[in-house]
Amino acid sequence: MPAGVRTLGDRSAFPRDELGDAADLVARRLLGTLLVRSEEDGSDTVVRIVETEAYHQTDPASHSFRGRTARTEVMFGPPGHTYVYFTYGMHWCVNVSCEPEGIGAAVLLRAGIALTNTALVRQRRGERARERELLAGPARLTSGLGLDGSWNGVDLCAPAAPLRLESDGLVVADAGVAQGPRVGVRQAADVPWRFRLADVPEVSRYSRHPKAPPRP
DNA sequence: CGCCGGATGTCCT
DNA sequence: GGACATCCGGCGC
Repeated sequence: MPAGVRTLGDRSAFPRDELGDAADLVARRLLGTLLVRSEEDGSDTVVRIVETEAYHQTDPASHSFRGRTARTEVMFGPPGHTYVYFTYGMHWCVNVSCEPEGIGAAVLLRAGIALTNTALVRQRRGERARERELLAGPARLTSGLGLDGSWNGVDLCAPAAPLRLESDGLVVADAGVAQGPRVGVRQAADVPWRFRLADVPEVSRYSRHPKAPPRP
């Protein structure tokens, strides 16, 4: 198992300027960083991000592709804010806005590993959930952290935010990163904008959209 | 492990 | 009316 991935060092706020770049760069950069939720009892639920996907404004698979709407407003705002959307009638997914203000782009957080409050995460996900799948998938991640639409627009770089990005100094080398096509998208199905930690089993399994065109 | 169908709200054509 | 950045349980191998 990759050293350090399941342990936790001293935490500090994640710098906003590292989120202002192109979405694929930010998606790569967010691997190994921490998503922290302040719980009502004062504790922190800390999750190591192990899988991400980039969505650019000129990307037909992106919600921002058809322009600025009420739903996608946060994607066009300043970097480092949550874009939380509802899908398939029952699931929430959380993104981190990136690229400069005025450009609609974000990184979908697809999977993580809980480093603290694991019992609480398991309780939210259901006791039947398998260990490897606790936060392996974008809707499982929000479910385990108790996130929904009310968390849209949160500034993840504000030190006192109830949901925030942090770093504990873990450095993910390029050799430890696997890159490939995104999961379940019909448009731009072969663009390699999904990033994950290689050799970490707690990620979603790749599935191609059933109606995506055949691979070139 | 893989494939399949159902659940179920919002957005876009 | 159809698609959708999904998950789960059931069934077959």
